[in-house]
Amino acid sequence: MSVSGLVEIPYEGEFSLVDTLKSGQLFHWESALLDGCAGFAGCAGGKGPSFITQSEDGRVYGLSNDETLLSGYFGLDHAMDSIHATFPQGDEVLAEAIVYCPGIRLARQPMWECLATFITSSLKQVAHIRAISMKLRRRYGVAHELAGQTFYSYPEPRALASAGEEALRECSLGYRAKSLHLAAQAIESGSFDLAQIESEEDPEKVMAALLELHGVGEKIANCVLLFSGGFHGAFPIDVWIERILRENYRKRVRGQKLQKWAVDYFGENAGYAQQYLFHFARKTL
DNA sequence: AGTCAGGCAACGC
DNA sequence: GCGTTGCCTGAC
Repeated sequence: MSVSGLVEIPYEGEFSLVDTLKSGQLFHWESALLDGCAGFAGCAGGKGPSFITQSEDGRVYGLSNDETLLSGYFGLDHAMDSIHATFPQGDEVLAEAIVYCPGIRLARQPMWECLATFITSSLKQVAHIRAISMKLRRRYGVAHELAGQTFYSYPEPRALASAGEEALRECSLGYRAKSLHLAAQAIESGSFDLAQIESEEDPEKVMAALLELHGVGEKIANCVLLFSGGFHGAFPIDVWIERILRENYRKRVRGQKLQKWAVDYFGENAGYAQQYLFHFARKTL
């Protein structure tokens, strides 16, 4: 890499930047050109934009005003070998799913933008979740320049709380506007202590707190635990996961029973298994 | 035109 | 506790 400012980010095991960006965890990274080098750029939390790229030989290079941000954000610090070692042995479905997309990583995002984005995700397809995220960022976030392009941070709770539900509806949110606005208000008013929950180490306490929010159920709460809290044992069950558990694992139960079975069966890194299976399901079912 | 999509809350039993 | 139903919107 000859581009000035880019720093190589080391990692072990498989990693695919493109697959991870397409994996339905992150919705706002955009193609970008930095000194002629093609990659992706986006803002994480209230920070200015970062740039990341992966070369043909797999090496990852990043540019960020926060040195350690990208490694943690894209899960490049995960020890994949030991994670895979915790999976159920002899599970051929999971093994095939891993071969299908071995480079997916669990990202770790700031909690507010993760929570807010998944509140807006209900009954939506990836492309639309992305469109909503971009509209909200453009309208209520903070603009930053990088390589002649403008990137927007995710709006702070205060910005969405003061915008009001009706204004949020204009961002194609539909009935989700109410939930997003209420969540922003709860954080802004202090009735939902985001900082305290972000530092909470007991996933069950985080789950209980999240479920208090209007518009947040089991699925969205588990997404926040997994994609932001760093709780890799969380196992969000959406229609695709339910489908593959039903068709490939012959599970006929649903809801809490299915949830409990999956967490017990896939183990402490059930969330990683979920990511592999999710992509496999979307391709094959 | 009707259906459906990466859920949730409210309601009925 | 279970299973239904309505909900905004855009894509097909």
